[in-house]
Amino acid sequence: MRIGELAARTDTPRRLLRYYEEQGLIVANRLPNGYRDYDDAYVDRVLQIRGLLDAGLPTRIIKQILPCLNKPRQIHFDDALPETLALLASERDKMTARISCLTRNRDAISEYLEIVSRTPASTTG
Amino acid sequence: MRIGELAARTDTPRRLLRYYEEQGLIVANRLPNGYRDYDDAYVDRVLQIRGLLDAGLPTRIIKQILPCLNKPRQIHFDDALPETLALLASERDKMTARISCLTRNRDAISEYLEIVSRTPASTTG
DNA sequence: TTTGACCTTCACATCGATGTGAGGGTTTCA
DNA sequence: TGAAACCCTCACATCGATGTGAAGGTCAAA
Repeated sequence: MRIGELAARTDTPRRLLRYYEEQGLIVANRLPNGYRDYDDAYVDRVLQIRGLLDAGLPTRIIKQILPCLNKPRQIHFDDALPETLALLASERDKMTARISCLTRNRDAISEYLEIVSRTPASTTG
Repeated sequence: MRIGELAARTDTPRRLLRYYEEQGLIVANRLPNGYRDYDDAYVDRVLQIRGLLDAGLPTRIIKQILPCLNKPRQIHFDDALPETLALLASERDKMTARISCLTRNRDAISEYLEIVSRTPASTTG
């Protein structure tokens, strides 16, 4: 598919798809006329990138962790340099911290909403 | 405590503490000489703000959800406007989405690291 | 009383993610 | 052939979070 379809299917501006490519997060084949050509798998990949960006990870980090995500059973040992492994472990820990922070605060919001919804409405304000 | 101590105890640049105040996330008392004066409770509050920022929430949203986090049992009905409740519910859902995205990817990283760590090192590279 | 370590406000700079549009080529369809 | 809807690169703009420093006030200790 071309960039317009990928943009539509991932609800992502074309501008950002080109930006992600510039940052090395995705690579596009080129049609004879120079247009970008994407495999269906890029839909999930782009959604994953957007999810991670939305969760606070910068493209620089996403680029490092993406290679190990979809092929955990088929390891490229080129990626398994000690520095890379240390970075992965560090990012895993940061993600755990984010998860607990988000969980804690989300649960507090839920509790708040729960209480409010159980409280009878006041007509006087 | 003054801003320097709060900065040290939260590992946060003073600049950012002033920025959070400018954004309405925290409010500082003032000493007679104009210096900011913080209660001990601000340590946790600032850490919470930083955690949420790191998890992708903008200050504008943090400002909206903070009031309901630490007093879920003592509701200010001023805060409980229908629009506010809708925003809270929406943000709660976004946080749930972030949590599942982070969990999924973190677990993939863990699995990758697990496999790598079980693989005997090669001496030839 | 001066030095140093605080604090104040203000303002400009940077950085990453994103918006916007110019200028131009390609393909399709009427 | 020409209009519409794609695509390309390039570049400047914006926005939020953060860095940095100037210019100056306060306070404690030598």
